[in-house]
Amino acid sequence: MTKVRVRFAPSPTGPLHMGGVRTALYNYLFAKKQGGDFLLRIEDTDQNRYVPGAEDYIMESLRWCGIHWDEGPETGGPFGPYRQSERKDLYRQYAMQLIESGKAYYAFDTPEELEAMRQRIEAEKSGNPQYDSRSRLSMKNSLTLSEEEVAQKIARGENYVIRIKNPEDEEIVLEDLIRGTVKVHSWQLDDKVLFKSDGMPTYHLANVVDDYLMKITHVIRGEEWLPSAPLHVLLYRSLGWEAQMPRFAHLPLLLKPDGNGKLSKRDGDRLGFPVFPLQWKDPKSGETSSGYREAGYFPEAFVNLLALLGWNPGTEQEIFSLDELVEAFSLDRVGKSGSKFDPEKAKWFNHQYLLQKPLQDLGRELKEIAQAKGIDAREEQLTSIAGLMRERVNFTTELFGQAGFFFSAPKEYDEAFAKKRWKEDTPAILLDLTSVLENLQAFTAEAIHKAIHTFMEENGIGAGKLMPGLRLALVGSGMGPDLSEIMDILGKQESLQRIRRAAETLKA
RNA sequence: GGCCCGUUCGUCUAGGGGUUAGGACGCAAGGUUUUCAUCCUUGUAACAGGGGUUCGAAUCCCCUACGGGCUACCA
Repeated sequence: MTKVRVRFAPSPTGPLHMGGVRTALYNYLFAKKQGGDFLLRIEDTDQNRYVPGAEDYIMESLRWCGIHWDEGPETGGPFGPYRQSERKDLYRQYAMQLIESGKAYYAFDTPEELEAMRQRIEAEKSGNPQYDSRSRLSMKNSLTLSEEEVAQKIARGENYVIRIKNPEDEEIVLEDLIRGTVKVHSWQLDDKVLFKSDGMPTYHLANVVDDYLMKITHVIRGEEWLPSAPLHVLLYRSLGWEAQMPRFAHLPLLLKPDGNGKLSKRDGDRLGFPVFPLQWKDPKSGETSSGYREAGYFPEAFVNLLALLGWNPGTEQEIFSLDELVEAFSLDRVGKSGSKFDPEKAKWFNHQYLLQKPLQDLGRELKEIAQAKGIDAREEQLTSIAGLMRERVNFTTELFGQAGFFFSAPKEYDEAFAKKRWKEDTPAILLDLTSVLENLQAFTAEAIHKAIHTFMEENGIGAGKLMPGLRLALVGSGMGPDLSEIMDILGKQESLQRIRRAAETLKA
């Protein structure tokens, strides 16, 4: 049995979309589950669309997700280079091989002539408006021109492309691991350009050549490639590599949360969620797109939610570490239909991870955020705050946002809440309480809790009469965690100060 | 337009001839709580439509509808 080898082959034309990350993830999971290799290959055959920084962005994104490749650019490997622009010279010989075996041909048509051909067919309704086994007979190519003319044109340096010569009447059948048998008639197929006039191959040629040379066993890619899969089958056949042809698996698409269609950057902007793993600043427009990392997502949560979009384990487990995903993953549990992305559930996933995280990690993270904000706080204290607050929020960043009262005393008091709960006698009661608290030796949550309840009992005061006012004094609003816990973290001095200040300044 | 792919609660999905069609997110109600949130309990809600095949169809087949993808010297 040959070793499984799969690849993720993005084009560096911009930031990696979360759908792309999912494709990479499924490739990775499949490879690791099978004990195989996962490689990264950069498909940069289109010089016009190259975007500086995109390649680094792709690699950083995958690293952030914990998706590590066994071979790739910079990493290297026995089948390198892993950047198609650096493999440029390889492709020409295969294109020539196809010409020589009569499986491909030269074409000299200008863009205008191509356009004219499409319009003509459209008008005549004589077939598909494409360069195919029928229309190629009326175009300028090595099928219609004499050998001398062709040689002459090439010698003169005229622009030409190399096109595949599709069979006229043949049914191409392929077995997709996700979709089953897919059949297409060759007369529906376009004689796709394999080799461009700029000396670069197109995706179709480069992808087949590289997958063959790199001994790829499974091609797992997005559904948008399904229509050209028969062409690729034909290419393997034409190159004499059919026996080594990889198995195909075409993944369903990630759809926008509302309405229909592919998830796009626009949807993220419109609905307020990131579409990219990492923040991206477009080098041309300077426009910034938000990323999951910057939005406060844990990479584990991001990977987890992505994995469950289109795949499920067949059990009721929803929370998976990357290792668990590897263990559980299989292509036959990948669905056939597109998945709408649900930003709400995405948050829920992060919440689950926030709950699981060791408190020390959260404390450390909070310390960083605090420092960036210029707030001075001990990490130990921040760790306690994290423990107290995390179940109420979805993100570490939010956690900090809702804990502001720990760092500065209330500047104002929630009016509506005060109106309802701050009574004539509240200040007096609170001041009485301060003397009890003042005498506490150990100012711990437990001791405070006890003291408050003893105080209430002894004075015949109900919790509803004391607590809301106390909360208002300490927090400034009617929200937040347990008051004893808050005071514990605040410390005796600060707690008492806040209570006294409220008692003095707040009128019923 | 042509070709290809798809269709189970609002969303992610399980189930693939006989199920009260299951779970999760969301939403709603109730409970707990000094408050908000969490949490717990309960509820809400789906087999696109029509024909077959079959004793029996969400499940198999066909058609229709709808949705999506592709249709470049882009990937």
